[in-house]
Amino acid sequence: MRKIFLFMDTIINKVDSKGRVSLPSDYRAIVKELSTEIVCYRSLSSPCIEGCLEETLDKLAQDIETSTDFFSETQDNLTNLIFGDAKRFPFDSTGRIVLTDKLLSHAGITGSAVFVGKGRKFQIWNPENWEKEERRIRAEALKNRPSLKPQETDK
Amino acid sequence: MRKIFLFMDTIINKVDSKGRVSLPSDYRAIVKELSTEIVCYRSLSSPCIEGCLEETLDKLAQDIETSTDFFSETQDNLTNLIFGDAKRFPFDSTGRIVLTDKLLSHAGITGSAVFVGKGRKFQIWNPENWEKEERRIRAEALKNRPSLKPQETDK
DNA sequence: TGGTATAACATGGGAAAATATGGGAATCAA
DNA sequence: TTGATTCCCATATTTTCCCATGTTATACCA
Repeated sequence: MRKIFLFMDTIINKVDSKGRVSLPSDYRAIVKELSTEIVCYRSLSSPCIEGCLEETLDKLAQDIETSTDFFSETQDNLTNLIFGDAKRFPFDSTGRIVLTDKLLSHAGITGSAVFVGKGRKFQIWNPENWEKEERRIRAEALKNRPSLKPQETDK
Repeated sequence: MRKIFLFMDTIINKVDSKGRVSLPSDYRAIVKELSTEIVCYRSLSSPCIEGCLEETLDKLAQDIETSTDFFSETQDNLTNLIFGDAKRFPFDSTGRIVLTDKLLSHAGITGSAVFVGKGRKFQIWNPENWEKEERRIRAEALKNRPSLKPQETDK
């Protein structure tokens, strides 16, 4: 049986001049619980930072190893980008991580940042950008509603 | 081996200035029994709060993980929308959860709230809004009576 | 059947604990 | 040394926890 962990919610925190941000306490709880670590990298598809547990990347690596045709060549290349970019972000005793300039500038983050839960992953956005992005996604969602419902999956 | 659990009934409770509401005791019993947690998010289709068990969302996360690939755009949007909005709501020793302003204002809830069972999920409404909604749904059900028969095929 | 005792629940308010965040001191690297 | 990075305090909030009380539901007994 596997332990449940989900990155959820949307939380704004300040980023100080040193690049420090408090990791949402729920996220910290997960990291502690599983005694693992947070890993972040530049999102390939959006102007934001993406994060997940180190385990998640390990799982990705394993999947690539074991299934040859599951991932296309393109995606295999993408994973190279991810692993090349990814870095661990341990948090200090006050619960903060220190984001790098590379990540911050990719996401256009300055004074404050929003953590957006994505289940097994999460993203960190510039607040204004995220606001726009959320509106966009919601609008889109209303069009293709059927596929969205968190329906109680049977079985 | 799956246990039976159903959120049922319609129960009104007060919401105090801190946003605290007593979770209906039947609901609490379910959460304890399955030793899981309540998760709430803004309903996509109605002005109300929707809730379910954390397991339900975890199941969704698993499905997404296994069915779509790591970089899919659809998956991206979907997870942002659902997990970005959802949040765990543990209840204290007196059985209350603390609803957030985001949720309360989405549902237009101030002094009191109604919990409406929906089986695997439940909803939390502003009492007056729910009254209207219930009337509407009942009226609708009467009109479309025939389509409610068991031989319907969309299951 | 009615009435009462008991337990479970809802709810208000305040105390205690956990967070977020600013400002250094200490450590390290080149 | 200089700049950067990590670590540690201090503090203002926010959130959680705990106790007290009124209410409602349930059990039990005469």
